[in-house]
Amino acid sequence: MITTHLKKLRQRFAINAEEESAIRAAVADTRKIGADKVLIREGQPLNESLLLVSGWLARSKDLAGGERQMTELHVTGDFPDLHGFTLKRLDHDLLTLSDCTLAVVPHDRVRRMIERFPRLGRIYWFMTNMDAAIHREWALSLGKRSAISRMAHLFCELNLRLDVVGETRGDSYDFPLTQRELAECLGLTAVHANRTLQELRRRGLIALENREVSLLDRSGLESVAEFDPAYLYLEKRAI
Amino acid sequence: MITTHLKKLRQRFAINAEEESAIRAAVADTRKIGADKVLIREGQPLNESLLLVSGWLARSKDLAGGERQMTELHVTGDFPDLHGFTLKRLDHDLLTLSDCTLAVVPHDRVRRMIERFPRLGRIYWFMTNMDAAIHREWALSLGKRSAISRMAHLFCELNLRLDVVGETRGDSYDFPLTQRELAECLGLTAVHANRTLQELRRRGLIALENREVSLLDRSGLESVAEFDPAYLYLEKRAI
DNA sequence: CGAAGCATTGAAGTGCGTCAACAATCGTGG
DNA sequence: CCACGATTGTTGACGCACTTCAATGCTTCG
Repeated sequence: MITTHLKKLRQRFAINAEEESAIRAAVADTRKIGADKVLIREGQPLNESLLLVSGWLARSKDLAGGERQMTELHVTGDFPDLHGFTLKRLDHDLLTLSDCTLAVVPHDRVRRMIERFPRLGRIYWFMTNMDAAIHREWALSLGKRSAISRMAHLFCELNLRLDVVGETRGDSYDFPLTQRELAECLGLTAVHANRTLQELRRRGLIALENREVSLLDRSGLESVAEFDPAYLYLEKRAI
Repeated sequence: MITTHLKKLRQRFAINAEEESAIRAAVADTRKIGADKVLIREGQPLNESLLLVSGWLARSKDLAGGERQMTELHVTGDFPDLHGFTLKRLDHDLLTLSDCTLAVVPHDRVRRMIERFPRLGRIYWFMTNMDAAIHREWALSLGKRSAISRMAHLFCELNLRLDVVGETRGDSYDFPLTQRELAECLGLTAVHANRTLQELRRRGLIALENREVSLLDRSGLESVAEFDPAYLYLEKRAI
């Protein structure tokens, strides 16, 4: 059930059998939810965190005018809600972008787990710091990259993150977002996201049809994006 | 020396005498550095973290063209480099924006401190998650707010954060950034940051002279910014 | 006192937004 | 299984917020 999550952890850290079973034991329950729902509302009090077993989520913040900015995307194996363990409420909404399966991890179990295994505490702390690193890269995109470079960068990021958890087929992967949702990730309007996407297609860099992305020219795409995966901290490490 | 840092912690959490002395004992050394230096370079291996005793720092990422995007500002009492404890290297540069005094905290001391006081571990985890919350708010600004709203928002954020550590005088505070650096926080050119600043002045919302900002009409400014301080998690809490 | 950085202003260009219409696809109920 | 409304994707015309380039005065500091 949380095998994919363990794959994500093991990309960076050695996890022994004892630690693995502690992680598995932290899961209390499993829950399914449909696409386009608010999974967690900003400000809502939290005493459990949700691990994404399958599907796509987005962190979303909005302005009074109703416009939304996504600040991060989450895929199978991510623990999007983990920082709720310390924050006790979120500063943003968590939205489902597809049908999702979630593992419920009560906060008291997280706490007991990391008290028994302080190393897992540091590992999960690392994981939330990685989310912050992704936020910073998105801030760079939003502040300084052009629309086309921004979009190219997002597709590169997702390709690598999905590859880690075995959710790619070559340089292709499922991509359930509508163009409007894609636009909300990139700080663009849906109209301009559409034109930008067409420009990426015209240049032969990507294909996107039937909710599937293919990176047709990965190095060309990475070069348009100025993509450097260092911020994803993919290398094996001690902690 | 790290009294201001404790003030920041105590805004959110009760810290007892034993915990306080553990924190104080974690500091190995104190270091001074001048303005406009690279304090920590992206990728550099880290085995200690730096606590900002006084001065201003920025997290900065840059593109090949040499343009920079600041992703967060740090002031007296912040622990900007704490996430290096888990990440072991940064995905961005840390720049000094003024003369700074820093307390050096070796990672092995952090580790021993949180093993003796797991609650402090959770508190510092919380602190790095707060940085992520600030990143998300900046992403919203960069993606969806206009230049004037973005700038107003930044001045509101800093006013509150500085107030927590007693570094404001009423609604005024020292602000050492040049207009170019301010522009780099906001994803603008220096020219447009200048014009935006003048518009804020013209509307009677702020004054900025001699490296000091005054919020002349705080509620007007907050309204231009659509400022909601929830993302700063200022309320007292258990953990 | 001189040089370098910083703030300011003007004029002109452009990337992206806005508005509007229509085509294609999807989901749902009959 | 089709009908039909709603959502999504696409295109065009036009507008504007912000950029770019360039010049000038103002600080700051060695």
